[in-house]
Amino acid sequence: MSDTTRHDARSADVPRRLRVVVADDQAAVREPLAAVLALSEDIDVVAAAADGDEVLAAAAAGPVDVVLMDLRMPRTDGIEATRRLTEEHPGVAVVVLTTFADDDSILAALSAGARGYLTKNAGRQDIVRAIRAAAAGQSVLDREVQDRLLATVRTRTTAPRQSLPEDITPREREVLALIGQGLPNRAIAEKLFISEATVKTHINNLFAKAGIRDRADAVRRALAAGL
Amino acid sequence: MSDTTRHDARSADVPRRLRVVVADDQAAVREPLAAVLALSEDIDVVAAAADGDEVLAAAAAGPVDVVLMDLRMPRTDGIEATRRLTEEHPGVAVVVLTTFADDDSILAALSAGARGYLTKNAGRQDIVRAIRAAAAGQSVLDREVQDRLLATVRTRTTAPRQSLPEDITPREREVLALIGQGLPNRAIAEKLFISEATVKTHINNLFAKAGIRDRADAVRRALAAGL
DNA sequence: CCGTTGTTCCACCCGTGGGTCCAGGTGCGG
DNA sequence: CCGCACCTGGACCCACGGGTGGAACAACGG
Repeated sequence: MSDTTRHDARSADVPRRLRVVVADDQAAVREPLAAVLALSEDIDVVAAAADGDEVLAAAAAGPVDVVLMDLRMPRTDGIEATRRLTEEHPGVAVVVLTTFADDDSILAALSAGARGYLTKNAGRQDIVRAIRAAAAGQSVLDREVQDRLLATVRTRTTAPRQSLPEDITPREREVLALIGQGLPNRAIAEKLFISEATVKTHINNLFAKAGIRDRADAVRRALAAGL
Repeated sequence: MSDTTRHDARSADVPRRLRVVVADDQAAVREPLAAVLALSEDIDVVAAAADGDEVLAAAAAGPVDVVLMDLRMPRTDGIEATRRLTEEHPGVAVVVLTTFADDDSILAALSAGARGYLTKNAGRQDIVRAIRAAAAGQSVLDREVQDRLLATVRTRTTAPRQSLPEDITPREREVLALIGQGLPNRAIAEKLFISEATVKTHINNLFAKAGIRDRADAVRRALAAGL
């Protein structure tokens, strides 16, 4: 890994200045922010936008590397603006800077294509670093943002894939899978080319082994087991 | 990237040098990496580790700000080392640097407490930036890593949240939630302090509106709707 | 003021589900 | 060869689920 090689096509090897657009509806936030960013010698604040439409206009007008995007903005909000930006101008990296760090906002912004998510207690260095990272194809998240993002993943991903005892026969597992798809016994019987009586037998054995009470309970277990 | 323009923090607020540990089992990777990092004047490579145990030993020996961690290492691997590090030394930030960017590795590393995840085609500037971000409490992910992380979130979180028509009354939704928990009608009736007949009515209306056939089908829909 | 919507309840019917008991056929390993 | 596990099937019973129709009451809004 040499420090000269870069898989990222558009980035320059010369210290090119990053063209940044600052988007926030409050001038009291937008102006000082733009001024502070301009202090960094590798950052050019090429535009300041008060809503999503102005961001899109700025991106259409001239080349932009990074957009520092607020979420709460009139007309077109930050989420929608990010979505359109990443569609129409894939080269533009969006870094979200907002006071809201709830799960929905984070997921929506990142799903829309944002390459960074900072809360407004981030310092100047944090913001500058995120801008540079975004321009280089990386993604910077605030600590709490990453924690939240990860929490939502873990509750949905690591939890399942368990349950179900070991002494369940392949056929029983097969039947359970079909129950999990909501099929009645007759349909299961037809699908497995066996009689409905046999299906019942499998189900009864299955219920006894796995401690399943209902058919409804079976559906839950089947889904939890990933069938 | 040019190494003459080191455009960063050291001027203003943080004159302290970051104490970094480089962990990789291959000396051919570890040594050059440490040497390259030491070129940054705000980085002190205080130790080089060949496995997880050496990382833990280094952290116990003296103050460490950031660990640049490989995942594949003998004895104690990077995941386990990260887990123990963040438990025993919460002040230490771990940045993973590995060739593997599969979902399992990413999730395992981040769940273990890693504050960054880079693949080995990251350049020197990318790594340095990630180290600084991690030390500042931020988290840096490679683009592909963020995409993968987000993909696993979306398939598990945003996808469900759908289905269910709009004309469903609150009471019916409540009943559906209890069906989703596998409760029989009698139990639902007792839980809602209504008669079993009323539960049936709600269920019938519900089924008609939402196009649900079975009780089993209802369980699936309830789970899919996140009830 | 009256229609609509939501919630509550009843009665009736019958199909499916769930439990039980039993039993024949097959393939495997002691 | 004989058990054993598994898949297969049939018979019976009855409780629960699901469908239909009807009805009463409160709250809300045109």
